[in-house]
Amino acid sequence: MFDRDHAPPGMAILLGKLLSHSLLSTEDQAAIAALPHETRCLEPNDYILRAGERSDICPVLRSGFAYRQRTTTDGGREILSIKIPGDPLDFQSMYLAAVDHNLQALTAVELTVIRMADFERLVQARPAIARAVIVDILIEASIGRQWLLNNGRRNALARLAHLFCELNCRLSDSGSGGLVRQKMPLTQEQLADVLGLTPVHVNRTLKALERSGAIARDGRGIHIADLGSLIDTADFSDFYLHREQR
Amino acid sequence: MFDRDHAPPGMAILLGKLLSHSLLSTEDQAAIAALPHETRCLEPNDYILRAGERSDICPVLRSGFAYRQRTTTDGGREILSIKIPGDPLDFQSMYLAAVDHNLQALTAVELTVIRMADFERLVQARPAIARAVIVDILIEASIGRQWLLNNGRRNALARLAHLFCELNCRLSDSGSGGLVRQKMPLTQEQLADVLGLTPVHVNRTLKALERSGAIARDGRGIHIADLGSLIDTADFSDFYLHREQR
DNA sequence: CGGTCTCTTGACCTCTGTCAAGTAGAGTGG
DNA sequence: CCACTCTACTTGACAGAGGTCAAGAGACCG
Repeated sequence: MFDRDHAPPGMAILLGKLLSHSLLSTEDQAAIAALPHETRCLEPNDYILRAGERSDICPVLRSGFAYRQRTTTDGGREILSIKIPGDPLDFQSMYLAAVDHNLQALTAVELTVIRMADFERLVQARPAIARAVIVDILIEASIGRQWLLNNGRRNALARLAHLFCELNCRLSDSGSGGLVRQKMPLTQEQLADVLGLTPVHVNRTLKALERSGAIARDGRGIHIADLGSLIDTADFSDFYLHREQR
Repeated sequence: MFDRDHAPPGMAILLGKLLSHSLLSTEDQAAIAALPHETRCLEPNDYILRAGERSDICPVLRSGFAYRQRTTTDGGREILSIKIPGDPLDFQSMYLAAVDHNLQALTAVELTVIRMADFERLVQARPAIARAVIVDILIEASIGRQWLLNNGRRNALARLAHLFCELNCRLSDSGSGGLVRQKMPLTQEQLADVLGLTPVHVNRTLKALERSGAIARDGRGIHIADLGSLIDTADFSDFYLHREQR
């Protein structure tokens, strides 16, 4: 089932992600690799999951970026999580009746989609896989707490720098080279929705970071120019990403 | 093992919390009730868990309030979660090597403390209990996402109102009558640290809420006077608390 | 090459932060 | 019951980070 040649085959990407924080036996790994699944392609801003729905699939991000989002009644939008290639997108629906947020494609994406019932059977039969799922959930929650700290207690410059540092770490760990090579996938409006700012102020702050030499820009592309400087202005530490977890 | 008469005996409080969102068989319930445990009393601001530590206990809040907290290098503090009586305080250490935040008593508290090894044995033997643990983790994460939305996209007045609504819901569900009866347990400084504001501005905003009739104050005590008005100014909906979960 | 979506920029405004001094509860000891 | 003390709460004047509005420029796309 090699649906695209430019993405890892089948379940390899999910396996890689789980192995990055959890130990799985050869049998566990084989069981995951053998899961029936299909590939689905979506356009930017297509919905993967809507708040209030029930879901019976377990989507994994094979390529591209996605985000979780909630809105206020008067139209404010807050991005609650950014998902990068390899990330499982919804273990929650295995345990809760209703989805409590919206999940959308940020860029064009390829999803690997497993039937939740199939995955649930695996989790029930294999404790190590169940454990890996929980670790994944807990790490995402830890990242959420860090965003709460950033948006509550840091100014716009530090928030922006912190987000760049975090994405750089996570992308590096996932083997895609980080933001020194790669360009930031978010538009300024999306950055604003992550950071609780307005697009105008993100624009101003981006210019300040550029002037300081921390980032460089090429047209609409943003990438990291001086990681050390960025880490300093962000007061960044990677402890909350739990990277040392076996 | 009835250590205090003014709190529910033994494990009843944890059991009540888990049953509020999960189904457990009579045997599962008995197994939880039979867990060896002890009671520990702490003073306000005592640490229950420190960032960076490992923990081998599973504390449950029997009475009083507690909070999770992270700080920035330059001294900013953000409260990441508020725990009310009945809440389990740390399932995370069962799955992750290091604690990623500080956990402190907000008021004087009584903790029921279980050895993590004992609890882990239970979770491994009883799938329904394992499931209840995950549901608990997921609901806390959903609350965290709502705080992210509030602090990012609502002004001080709505944030404060929203927090009151949330605590009122959660306290009502836990059977303690909600904030119409009970007084808000947080000081203005602590409210500020939850909401990403300063104590001075919390004070101003509290006065505005009082003028509008939504809350009433008696000395240092705050309680809800007009829940409907509070819900309106907060744009509050309880969907994110997953109360309908069996 | 026209259309559309992002990004830029400037002027102005306001919400929230800062500083600093004073007041009032709540607890403690006499 | 009254000092005394420690917090927590209040209040006002002022400052500044970030929001709002609006117009124009630049990218990317078919």
